[in-house]
Amino acid sequence: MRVEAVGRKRRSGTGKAVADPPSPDRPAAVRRALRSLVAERGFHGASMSAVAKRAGVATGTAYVHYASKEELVYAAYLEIKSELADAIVAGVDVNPERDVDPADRWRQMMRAAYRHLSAEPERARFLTQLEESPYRVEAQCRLDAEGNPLQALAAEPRLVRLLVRLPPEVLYALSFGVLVKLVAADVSLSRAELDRLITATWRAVTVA
Amino acid sequence: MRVEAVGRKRRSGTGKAVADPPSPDRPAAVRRALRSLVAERGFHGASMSAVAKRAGVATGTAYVHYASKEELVYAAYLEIKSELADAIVAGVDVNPERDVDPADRWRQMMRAAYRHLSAEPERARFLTQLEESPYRVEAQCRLDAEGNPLQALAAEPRLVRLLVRLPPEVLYALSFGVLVKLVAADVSLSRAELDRLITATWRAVTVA
DNA sequence: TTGTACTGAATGAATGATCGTTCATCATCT
DNA sequence: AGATGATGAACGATCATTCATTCAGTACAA
Repeated sequence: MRVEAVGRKRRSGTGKAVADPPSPDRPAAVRRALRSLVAERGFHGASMSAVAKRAGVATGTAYVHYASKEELVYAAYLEIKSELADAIVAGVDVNPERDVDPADRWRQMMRAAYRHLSAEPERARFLTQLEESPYRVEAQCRLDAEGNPLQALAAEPRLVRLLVRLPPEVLYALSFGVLVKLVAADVSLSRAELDRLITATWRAVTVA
Repeated sequence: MRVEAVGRKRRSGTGKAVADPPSPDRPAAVRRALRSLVAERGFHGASMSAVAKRAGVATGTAYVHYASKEELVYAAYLEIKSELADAIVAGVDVNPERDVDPADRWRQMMRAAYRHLSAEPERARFLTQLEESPYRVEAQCRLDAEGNPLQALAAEPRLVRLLVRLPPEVLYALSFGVLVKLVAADVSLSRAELDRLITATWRAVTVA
């Protein structure tokens, strides 16, 4: 039986319900729990019961919102990818539009990505684990299905003209892929080292 | 009970046993089976019983040679790493010693690595899965314990002088790491694309 | 306002499958 | 005989998933 009902909804006046903690968004709690457990123990150690426990819900609750563990995994993946894309977009200044040097924009994007990832390395660890697992193919499909936001970013014509003629996934692996991997592996970079790394990726993906 | 005893040893003359297939090296068969199962199904789907079945041995046989699944995993990892290092060493010509341009040597090494990995992509897939999992830390320790063969290769003074001042693991991620990841992801590169990729990594890891 | 029926989120014990591991037993060779 | 490798059924633990049940919240009738 339930022991108590902490922070459940209260009624205020006529109509809408008002939450005590803003809202007990259980699907989000479950996704977060999966994210952190996968990051620290791998898919191996992220059982549904462990996920539920960390999310503070019952085992069955996860299945109310996700049809299976696999569906939950994909949901968490898409969420992390879109958070990353948002962070990168927010990191570049779009005001002068025409005047920004592509190399400078590249630097802004990489810096934003690094800030975002290292602020919560769980994300990088989850990404690397999933993208090197058999989930990869299906995850990539779902990402493309809802319009890969990172790919759109890289399509800017003035940038494209400078890029080495290599498939997009190779260019990704040479730049953002390296960033994600390093954060996941807990390699800490000084400001100067990060700058040298960004320069290195720029030299890698562009022609002289 | 055993149904038959295919290819068991036969006796020849006085002393040594002669195998029918040269030698039923069961530990090696078990390592190979783990390698291929992890590559195609992930650690998830590589249970010890499945590994044993694919290796053509009984479940218990794996435990005769390895104390636990974890030990088997590390053994398979070290084997793959050392095979890779051997392939790279074999790929560079060491005869003129003093006269080879570091950039050329780099190209030879990367090409050898790519040949070796894409000839049997299981290796790349196993490596990426392990190196992004919680096994990573312990695996790295054991690798260093028996003298990381790749690290020795990169220590050549004339090369070191040209490298960007970044930690070794960052330089690895920018070059060989990318190669392994791409082969694991089944990205097929034309001869020209591979050349451009190698050039890209060289530009990334060296100063102008 | 009160009573009642309905809805769907939340629960957690239970299920069958499968996991890593063990071990009594057997086979083969010295 | 003794030693070592190989066997596979069996073990307890844990896995993903299910489902009968509880509970909070809403809508409507009286």
